[in-house]
Amino acid sequence: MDTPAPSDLHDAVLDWYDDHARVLPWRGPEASPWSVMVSELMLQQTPVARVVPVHAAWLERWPTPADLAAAPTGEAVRMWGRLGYPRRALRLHAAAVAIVERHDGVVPAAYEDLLALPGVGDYTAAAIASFAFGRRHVVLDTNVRRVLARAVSGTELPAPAVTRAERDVATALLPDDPATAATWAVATMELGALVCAARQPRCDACPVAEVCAWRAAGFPAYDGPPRRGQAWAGTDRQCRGRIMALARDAASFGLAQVEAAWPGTEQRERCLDSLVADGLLTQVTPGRWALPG
DNA sequence: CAGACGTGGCT
DNA sequence: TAGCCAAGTCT
Repeated sequence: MDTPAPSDLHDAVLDWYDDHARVLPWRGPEASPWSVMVSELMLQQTPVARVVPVHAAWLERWPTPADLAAAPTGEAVRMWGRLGYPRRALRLHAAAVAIVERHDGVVPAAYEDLLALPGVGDYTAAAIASFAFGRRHVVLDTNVRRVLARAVSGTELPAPAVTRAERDVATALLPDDPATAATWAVATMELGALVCAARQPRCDACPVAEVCAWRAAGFPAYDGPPRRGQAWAGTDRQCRGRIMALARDAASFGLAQVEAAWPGTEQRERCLDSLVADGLLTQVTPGRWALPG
């Protein structure tokens, strides 16, 4: 192993975070675990800037899991707005119901309990346990993966999927003290988001530039397996997005509107069916749909 | 494990 | 401008 001295890396990142952390609504001692949880679901594949206003409105309307659990799923989908991947709104609602049923309405602190909630995978469970409860967990998101790939492994980008070796590196670097580990987790994420960016890394402003393996190796370009982009134009996802926009913007909508929004009959019907099957829409009358009441 | 799943901003 | 990318999860 040719890893940098842990203490140097940790001190540099933690000191940098102390000075450069963004002030966000779900950070700080006043943020409730529910606020943290809501932010984490919203932040899955979605930029911070777009989450901030929706998160504020969401917490204002549903201050506790029980408040959300008591609301119709369609209202959650409408409040989700244009954050994307609206099934996350459904999952957050289902998670709120589960929290009421299984945890007396209190967001659980244990990783295993969190992982059992809808919409909460490995990353999100570790993030909530760490950020909301100060537990010690490896929080491996795309930012942390990129920071470790560069600083420790000397590669520009991590592999398409998390590898065993990658998790081992992250585990070895996790501070022993829970509170410090939790700060280390946010700090490495923040470094990846603000400095060690995917496209244009700001190495001139990086606190770990001196010990960065990627920099030491001369910034070799990514040479791993091809990272496939997601098709968009003409896909069911685009079609579903058009239909969901209709649903959000009115109490209900009819077939004529869907036809205007999407020309292809076969695909239009398939998407309508799948949205209903997903619980994102309900058919109120023949040829008329709405968000689920 | 590969593929589905929204949306919009930036280069 | 056409991609690429953003705090992933589920099947």
